[in-house]
Amino acid sequence: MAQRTGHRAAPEHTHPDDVPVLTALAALADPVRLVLVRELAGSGDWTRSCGSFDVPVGKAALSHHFAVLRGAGLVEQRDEGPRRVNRLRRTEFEARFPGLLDLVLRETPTA
Amino acid sequence: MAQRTGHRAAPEHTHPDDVPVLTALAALADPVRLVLVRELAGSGDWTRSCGSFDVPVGKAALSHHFAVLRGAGLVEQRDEGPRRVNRLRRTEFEARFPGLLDLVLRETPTA
DNA sequence: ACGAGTGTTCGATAGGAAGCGAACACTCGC
DNA sequence: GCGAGTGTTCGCTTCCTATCGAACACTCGT
Repeated sequence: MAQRTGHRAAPEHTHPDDVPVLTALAALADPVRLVLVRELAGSGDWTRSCGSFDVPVGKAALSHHFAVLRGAGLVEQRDEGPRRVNRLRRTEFEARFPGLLDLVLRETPTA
Repeated sequence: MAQRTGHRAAPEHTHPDDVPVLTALAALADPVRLVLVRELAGSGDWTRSCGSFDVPVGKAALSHHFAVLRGAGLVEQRDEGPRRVNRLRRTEFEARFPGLLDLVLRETPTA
């Protein structure tokens, strides 16, 4: 067989083009997910595993949040060995919702 | 006395500049409020009273939604006789959250 | 000053979303 | 093939929000 790293249940992805505005807004309207998106934006693609984020929630909740982000077309995931690495779908999301991502990233978390 | 139309409890307004992103997103992440904002955008300033919107909710809920929109700096209200008329704070909100309003208005409700 | 019209507030209910802990699934190094 | 590391799923609790009906407040015409 080919070099398939992980024949685990592939994560379901939704392309930004198929995402209603309401879904996108709802996905971003959460403090934890906001942190995820921001940290993700500050890191290179596929460099961050799900567990590597500094958020005050357990694994279960974290997993759920990533599912929401996937469903909103904000994040793409790929299995790499035992861990699941992430990528922010910057350009695709920007094409679908111009300015929205910038808006969220332009904010200081301290505010 | 001056021509004061209404000495009712003046509605509390929040300027968009004082609104956190999260609040703005949360305010827009609701189907009913989305309709309100869109209909409001399609009408002239101060031409629509609260009760004049085609949404499937009662007066109580409606009142609450407008309170949320005010709190997010999206809507300005003024008492005009017995009714409370509204205005979408287009430019102010646009200045604070560039592109966000356009994003919401550019959508077909049918989608 | 009464009554119709319009909004807000109160109290209560129902639904959804976020959170946790525990159990399970998969990958990899030893 | 065991065990540590990593994520997902499940069941349950908790909290927040949307909603309603009813009561109240204000304005205006008659």
